[in-house]
Amino acid sequence: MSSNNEKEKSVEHNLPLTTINNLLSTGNWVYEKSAEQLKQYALSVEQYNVLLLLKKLNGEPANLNTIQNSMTSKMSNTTRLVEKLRLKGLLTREQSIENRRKVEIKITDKGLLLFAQMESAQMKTEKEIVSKLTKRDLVTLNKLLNKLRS
Amino acid sequence: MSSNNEKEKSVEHNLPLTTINNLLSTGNWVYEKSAEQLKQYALSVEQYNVLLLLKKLNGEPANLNTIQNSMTSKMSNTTRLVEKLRLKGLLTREQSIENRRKVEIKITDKGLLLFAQMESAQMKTEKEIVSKLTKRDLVTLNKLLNKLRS
DNA sequence: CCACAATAGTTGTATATACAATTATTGACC
DNA sequence: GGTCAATAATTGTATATACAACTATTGTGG
Repeated sequence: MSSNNEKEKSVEHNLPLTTINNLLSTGNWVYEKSAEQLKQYALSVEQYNVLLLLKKLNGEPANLNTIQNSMTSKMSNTTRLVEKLRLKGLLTREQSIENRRKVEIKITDKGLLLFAQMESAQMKTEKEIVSKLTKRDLVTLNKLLNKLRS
Repeated sequence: MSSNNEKEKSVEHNLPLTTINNLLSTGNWVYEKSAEQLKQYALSVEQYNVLLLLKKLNGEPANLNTIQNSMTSKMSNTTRLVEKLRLKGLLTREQSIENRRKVEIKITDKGLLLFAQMESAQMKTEKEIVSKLTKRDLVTLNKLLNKLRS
């Protein structure tokens, strides 16, 4: 009949809040693990994701809008993000001929080379991050996360 | 068997990476929902969490270190976070008498009042965020998230 | 064809954050 | 007791981000 026990119990029983906090800190935890791994290549998580998208396009150019839609950050920041990658020589940015409001962004050979160098370490880190869960767990987790946001 | 392979290939089937991206975007999604709700009270998610911790302490003071440990942000930012809340009159900050390196941070009546005003809207938002999941889903989700970071 | 709305992206500004260096105080130990 | 390490918090700086205002270009209805 201790008030301490009651307090702890009532806190633990707020399932929505517990889940929200858990999602926030897990997201943060994953972000930090990823950021840590990318640090040695002087890339932020956001920069990495832009490059990954461009690489997936296989030489086809993307415009800013496409990049922005594949990310969480705002358009204004995507402009600056891309500019930073351009200064590093990892991508090119040209005004589109058909529609001069658009820009065409392509990954460079240097960008592709960087990816090739990162690949194995990157995959190792990805596996490590989820290493505590079984394949079955991962499938369940993804289902639940998708259901949450559906 | 071969058709299964084709199916797996057509969808992105890198389970670790898929899960990582899913965790990142879900964390972001939850953060934005929370931020949106708190905006009307001119509080950031981080500021809200500081106040919540202080309220839980029930008048007992916390020092910066305690607050920092309960959060993801760095010490240097916690200093400025607390200062902003102090300027709003939501908490007080005094040098500790026993150990003058420490500061004692307490929620004010104004802070408690704000919490009282926010409470029902806050709980409603929390429930809404997880509304797509059943109680059973939530329990499973929390277990998996805890296991991931264990 | 002209006015004006829509699209695509950029820039300004205030705020937020990370990281490192710094201040102030206390603890420890020879 | 004096030196030095450890603790607690703050400040400086560079970078990141959100939000709003802005430029440039293209599309469209009268």
